[in-house]
Amino acid sequence: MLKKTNRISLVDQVVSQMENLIENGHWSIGDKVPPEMELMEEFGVSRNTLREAIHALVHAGLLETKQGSGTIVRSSSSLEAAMHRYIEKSDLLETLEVRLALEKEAAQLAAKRRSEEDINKLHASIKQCQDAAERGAMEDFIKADITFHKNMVRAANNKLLQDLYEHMTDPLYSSIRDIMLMDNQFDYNKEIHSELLDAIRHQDIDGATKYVDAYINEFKKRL
Amino acid sequence: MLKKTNRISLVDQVVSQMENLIENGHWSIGDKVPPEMELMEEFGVSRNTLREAIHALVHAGLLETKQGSGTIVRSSSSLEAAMHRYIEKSDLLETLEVRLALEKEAAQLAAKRRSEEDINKLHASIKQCQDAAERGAMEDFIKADITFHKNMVRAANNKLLQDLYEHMTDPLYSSIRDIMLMDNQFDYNKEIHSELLDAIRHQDIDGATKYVDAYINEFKKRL
DNA sequence: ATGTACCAATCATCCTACAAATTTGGAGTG
DNA sequence: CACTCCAAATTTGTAGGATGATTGGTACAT
Repeated sequence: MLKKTNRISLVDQVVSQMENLIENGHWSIGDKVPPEMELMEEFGVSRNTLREAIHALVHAGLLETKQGSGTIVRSSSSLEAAMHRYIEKSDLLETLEVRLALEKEAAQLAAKRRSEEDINKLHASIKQCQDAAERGAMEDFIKADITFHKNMVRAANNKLLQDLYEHMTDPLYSSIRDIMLMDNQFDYNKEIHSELLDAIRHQDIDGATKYVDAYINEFKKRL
Repeated sequence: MLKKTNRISLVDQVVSQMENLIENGHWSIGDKVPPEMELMEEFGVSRNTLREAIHALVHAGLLETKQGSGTIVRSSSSLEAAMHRYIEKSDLLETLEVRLALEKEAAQLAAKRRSEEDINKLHASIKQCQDAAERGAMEDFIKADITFHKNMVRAANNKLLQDLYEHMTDPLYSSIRDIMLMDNQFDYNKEIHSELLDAIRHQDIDGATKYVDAYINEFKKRL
């Protein structure tokens, strides 16, 4: 008899089902989920059981309830929510430090593993940076720049690295923006990383490493 | 109109209070928490409310309930629990890759910021490694080695970096152990990082970087 | 000593009822 | 017709009670 605690509580079963619905996109971010009464019938559980499941997901950061209005999907990953909460309470410099460390590793891995598609995406991001720079559109430039960095991390082909980087970057967006906006001698050209793209394209790991080290040092000076 | 929903639900209030009790160590890991009836009175809420709060923490990984027995404290950080869940599902190599990247950064920061106390702790860990090596006690050696690495990361004086590293290392323990045990030409001396300690002691950042690069490459070869 | 039967404590699930917040639709007014 | 205001319907929040299931221990018979 190897039934090793096969019993999974009803609440956990409902939680798992709802997690799947969210992860698979059947319930998308921002969507309003069906009201408790409907879900009770759909899952075949009582209101208390259902409510405990919903609240577990609320506390995990996946859902958000509003009395009188309904329940909406807020995030699709509990790691994301936990990271956001943690980073809210963390020191900005510490977070940037870790983020830059991840970025450095990503640059090296990207140089090693990038696909043709990665190159295309990186190229497109740089193009957007240049366009914004010519128009002097600072806000657009920052967005395009961040997209470039994210695409580089994607090219590293490591899901954990990518998730950590993105979950760390998103809550920092306004801080990063402020840092770049406050620099009154800001030089667009310095921020356009076409040399880095070349190094990644030619799978020149040393070149990529050197370039990343250089711009990270440049960035740290501004802090 | 900045009325930003000042109302915090009772459940959330109870959750917060219990989180604090856990974080502050009033409820330590492994402890059995009071039964529902007592907590109901203590927090002054109904059974359902209390149960929803407990289940939120169960799902977050901080508590664990056993029907008929009671509820115990399982972990003290929701980031830890979320990371563990994520890493369970992740690829071992990807996780090791990120972990080594964090370690590399930590070595450089440690060389910059280490305190005297850090040096003492690192020294103590190396001593334990040596003792275990002389006795040929492989298991003890691995534990001491991991402690050395953790102490190095602590010396980097960055809480986020430390938390990520430790939450990544703990679930990997058995894998790391297997990798080291499987190496039949295992050389204790190669694994004793006294040169690294010297570099950190003398705040020789380049030296620390080179040493870490070397042993990380060595480690990667074994995979 | 060992195994069985029983009991108490505790969590799991379900139910009903009411409160509070929000949305919606309709009555009333200009 | 357009607008305001209010009441009803909808939806989540909180409370309390009832019953079942699981666990851990105890007492008893063998």
